[in-house]
Amino acid sequence: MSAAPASGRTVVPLIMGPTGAGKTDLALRLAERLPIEIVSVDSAMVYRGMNIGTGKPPPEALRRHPHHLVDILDPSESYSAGQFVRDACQAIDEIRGRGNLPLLVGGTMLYFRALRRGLAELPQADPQVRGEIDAEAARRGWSALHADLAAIDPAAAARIQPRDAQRIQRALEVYRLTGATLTQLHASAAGPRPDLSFLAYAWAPADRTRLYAGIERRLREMLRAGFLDEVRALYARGDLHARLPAIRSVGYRQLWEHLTGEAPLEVAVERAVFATRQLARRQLVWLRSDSEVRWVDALEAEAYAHMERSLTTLVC
RNA sequence: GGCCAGGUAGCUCAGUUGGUAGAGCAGCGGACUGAAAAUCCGCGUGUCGGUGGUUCGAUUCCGCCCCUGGCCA
Repeated sequence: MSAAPASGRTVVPLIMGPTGAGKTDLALRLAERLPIEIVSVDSAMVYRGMNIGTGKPPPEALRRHPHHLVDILDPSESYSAGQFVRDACQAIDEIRGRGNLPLLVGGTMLYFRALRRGLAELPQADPQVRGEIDAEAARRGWSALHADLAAIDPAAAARIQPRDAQRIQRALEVYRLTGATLTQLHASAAGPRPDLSFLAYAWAPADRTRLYAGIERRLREMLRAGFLDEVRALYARGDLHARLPAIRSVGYRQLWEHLTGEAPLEVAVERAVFATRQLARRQLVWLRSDSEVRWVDALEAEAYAHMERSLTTLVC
């Protein structure tokens, strides 16, 4: 019995926030009180065996309130914004079918944007083509490939930096796969789903100093809870490596470097704290540039009650 | 107490054969279409430990003092 406002569209609440803001606890509290199902919007929680370092809810909580899009991939696999949009839409439909309210919670801002604005129809990543482009870059340098891109798609080359290997590679990959430029394909983008409207909340402490202090404290707690052993188990598998998206995740990457002998533990931990703060900063940049988002100060006493009241109006 | 080496950006350090200084990291601002917890762009004035002296001019040379390491007593 989800809300069906005058527009005829189902309103789907989104809770977006930087790492360490307490989104997970907030969502679990709301799930205790309201008929909602949580859909995770988090590019790291999708991986199995990455629990402590991603700040996943504990197993009991996950059993009591099953989360969608958590533990759906092995760390050797790759996820993507496009796959997220498909999975999230499917989850939303299933939840509505059960008469519950879908609540999307997380910190992967690109995924939120993709869902809200829609993505162009682009081909998925192709390991073969990426391998070829990597080999070429090793031979000629990325700036040469950027020049290639400028010849076929000047607009894309103009907005992609000559050193941004990842985006140069993607633009060339799309062209080789489809014969069309990224700019052409973006122009024919499919919009967002017409039957949904999104109500976006930014859940973040107004005081960044306190967010940062909490981030360091949280990482130390994770280490006490066995974070290093968790990374060690991934390392011991032998089939994973540092270039995988899963292993590049904040915290995992730095502890992985410690396990390979590149950094003493203390240094790795310090770097993990820096990387986490930088992640939080980038997440806040996304939120600041979002004119439609409703800010809620996560440290404010009435913050939880405010969220509960807001969501209650969507439920009945 | 004596000798030696240091005291330069929040941190680690470079440098100026005398013309008031710059890297990395951190931090800050930003970009973002299938790797996004990724990737990339931009931002560097700080009593050059203090104080006297030499000099047109000292962070740089000299004296004294303070602090930190190490060695010797």
